[in-house]
This record gives sequence, structure tokens and C-alpha cells, in this order.
Amino acid sequence: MPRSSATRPTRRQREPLSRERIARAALALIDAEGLEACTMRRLGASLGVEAMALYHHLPTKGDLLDAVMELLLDEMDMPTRAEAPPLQRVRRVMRSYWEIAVRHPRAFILLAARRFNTDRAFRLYEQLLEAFADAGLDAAGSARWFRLIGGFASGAGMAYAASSEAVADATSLRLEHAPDRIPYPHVRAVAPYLRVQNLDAGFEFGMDRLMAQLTLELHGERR
Amino acid sequence: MPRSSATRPTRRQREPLSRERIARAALALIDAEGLEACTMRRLGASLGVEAMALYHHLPTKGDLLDAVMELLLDEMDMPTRAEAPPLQRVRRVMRSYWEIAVRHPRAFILLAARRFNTDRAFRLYEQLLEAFADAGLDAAGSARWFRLIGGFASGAGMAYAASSEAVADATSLRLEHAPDRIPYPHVRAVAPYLRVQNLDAGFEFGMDRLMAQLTLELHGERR
DNA sequence: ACCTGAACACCGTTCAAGT
DNA sequence: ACCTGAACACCGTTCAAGT
Repeated sequence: MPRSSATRPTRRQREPLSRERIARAALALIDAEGLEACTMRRLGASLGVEAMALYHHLPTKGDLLDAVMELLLDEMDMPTRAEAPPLQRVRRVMRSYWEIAVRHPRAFILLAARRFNTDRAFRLYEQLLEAFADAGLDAAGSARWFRLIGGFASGAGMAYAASSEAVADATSLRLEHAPDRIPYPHVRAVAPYLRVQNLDAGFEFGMDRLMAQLTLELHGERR
Repeated sequence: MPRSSATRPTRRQREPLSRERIARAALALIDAEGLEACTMRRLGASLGVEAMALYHHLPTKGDLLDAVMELLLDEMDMPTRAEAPPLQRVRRVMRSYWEIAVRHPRAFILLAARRFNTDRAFRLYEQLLEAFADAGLDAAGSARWFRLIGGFASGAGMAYAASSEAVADATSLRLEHAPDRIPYPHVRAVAPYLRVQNLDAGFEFGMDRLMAQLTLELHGERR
């Protein structure tokens, strides 16, 4: 679909540019060819337009990447109070964050590395922190559990993205594909369980343990 | 120290280039001016040499970044069996990984985003997985706990790096500095606890909970 | 063996100009 | 109001040439 408009950039018959349309094209480009392929010139070309036309809708490349982040965050599950009990809401939000890494391994690093500065990002935080509060955590506890659970989700997503086939940077040794050539016995034994196919189960395992520990703490078993 | 050789690149009196010397200069450049400032041209200049001279020691920029990663991994604590009980070893390794984010916030993303493909990285994995095995985990359990604890450490490090002053990309809204302007009550309440000064305590909190859950599991309280 | 100079094919971004 | 063309100051990398 972006292809068709790209192949013949007939000036008259294309819909006008917009921040959102540009961001969608950028995400498609990143998914298909990687973050480093997403240049203003190539993005313009994929929209049948000169690179400089983009600057009419986005003042800088940083704003473009922020727009792509918003698009990614739009894919997240944001359950409301009515939909599920607090800890289930936390879990669904985190699960959907992880799923962004699975669907967009080459774009996920934007979420992990860039500051969340858009209103949409703050709305997401609000929803999540509301769930923590509803579960019974105070502000300090919310901050800590947010860092713990969110840190895990982010790190797990990055690990998925890094070991995904879609990401470039492949070099000689590859943990997943040539474990027999690794001269370290523990690494060799564990490597099969770190394959990309097992990462989703690994994410669920991690979330299980984190939620178990949080539940324990909320019910006053410690401290 | 890199400065002095940079200011006057008198060709005769400088020590010869090497992979390691170049990598050290690159890390210094990243620490001082950010990852995007670490270009072959500017790195060469900081060593009193043309950019092209670097290609004699490192075939490509990716190899340069791998060399920087090795330097970072060199800073990690790699306690041996003799030094501490297994879970303490896991904890020390993870703690030192986190400390790399604190010392090198602008370089840390290399560890989080690039594949670990050097021998040094595998040696680190081996040490860590040996500790998991010594603690009583089988290969599958080691993989899962490695992903959980490592994912948290990586995500926490990225969060530290992203909220560190040293990283560019600052835009209008800033969670830490203008919490009063955020129209979301839970975010506003939690924001003070997410300040960069509190992140180290947050890391320790997370590690405490993870180790507690792991200990519980090893002692057969669940499953 | 190690470094340089010039060049190539790219970048993001500015600015004056076109419609 | 929206887009283009040419230009500027950069990139990583190649290659022939210098010492």
C-alpha cells in the first residue's frame, strides 16, 4: 500500500501529506528496512515527494521519531478501571508493550532509548500508575514497581529486538545459531533456551514472577 | 590525557594507533559529547590523525563500536566461584552492569542494543550462568532467570541513561523538572520518585525483589 | 607498514524560488 | 499553503598515492 504510491509519484493524484501520514510511512520504512534506512530523503521518496516537503509538517527529524513513537504507543492496550482488576491491567499494559517489540523489532529501540515527551505517553503512564495505585501502592511504591516491571518489559523487548532476524549488525559469532562453536559450557547449555522462539514464554515467565512478588508484598507478607 | 595529544598532533612524538587506543578515545568522545559525536572524522581528529588512518586498525565503524563495548564490559565485576556464594555473584555482576549505565550513560545503549558477539561478552555470560547453575538452576531455569534479571538490569540502565542529563534529545515536557505542568495526577504524584537521584535506590529495590523471588523458588516454596 | 588527499555516495537542514 | 532545487556542512568508506 505504501508501495503503490511510491512507485509512481504522480503529483496530482496523491493525498496530501500530514504528520500522521508521514509517520505511518516512516514506521513502514523502519519495519521493512531498519531505522537507519529511515532518512528524510528516502522517506520523502516513499511518499512520492522531495525530502524537503516533509519539513512543512515536521520541523525536525527528532519530531518525526516522536511521531513514530506515538504511533507505536497507539498500539498499546490501555485498559480502563472498568475493564479489569488493577494487577491484570498492569499486566495487560506490559504485555502490549512487549508485543510492540515483537511486531516492530527495528522500531522498538525508539521507545527504549528516547524520552517520552508526548501527551500520549503521559496518558499511558497515568493509566498504568492509576492501576498501581488501585492495587494499593503509594507513590513511592508505584515508582519502584513501575521501574521494576517497566524496566523488565523494556529490557526484554530490547533483547527480543536485538536477537530478531530483522535487525542488522549480524557478525561472525551468533549465540542462537552456532552454539556448538561456543567454547563455554554453560553458555552452550543455556543457548537453546534463549532462542528467539522461546522469548515470548520467557516474557510470560518473568511477568509471572514479578506479579507474584508484587502480590506477596501487597498482602503484607513482607515488610 | 587524550586532550594533550589532540591539541598538538605533532606527527613524530605521538604513540602509534592501536585498536585499544582508538576504542579508549572513542569512549572518551562518547562520554563527553555523545554517541552521535563519535564519527570517524572527529575521532581521528581527537587522536591527531586523519579519519582514514583508523581503518588500518578497525575495518568498519561497527568494529569500532564492538571495541567500545568490550571496553565497557571490561569494567564489569566478574566474581569467581571462590569469591562469593552464587546469588551474591549474580547480584554483583548485575550491579556492575548497572554501574556502567551510571558511569557511561551515553555509551550504555551500545550494550542494550547491539548483539554481544565478542569473546569477552561470552566469558561474561559464562561466569553469570555458572553462578545460576551453582545456585541450583537447570539450563531452562537459568535462561529464564537470566532474561528476567538481565532484562531488568538492561531496562533500568536504559531508563537511567535516558533520564540522565548527559543525553541529548531533551524536548519541551520534562517529567523530572516540570511535574507541576503535567495534567495527570498519578504521574504528578509519582514523578518525584522517578528523579535520576532516586534511580540507584530503585535499582537496588528491584534487585532485592528479584533475588527474593528467586530464593523462594530455589527453596521449593512454589511449583 | 602506516598514514594522507581526494573523491563518492550519502546525510539533515536552510533558503530562495516556484505554483 | 505547499512543494522544489540548489546549496551547505557534514557522514562512512574506497582507492591511489605518499613516506
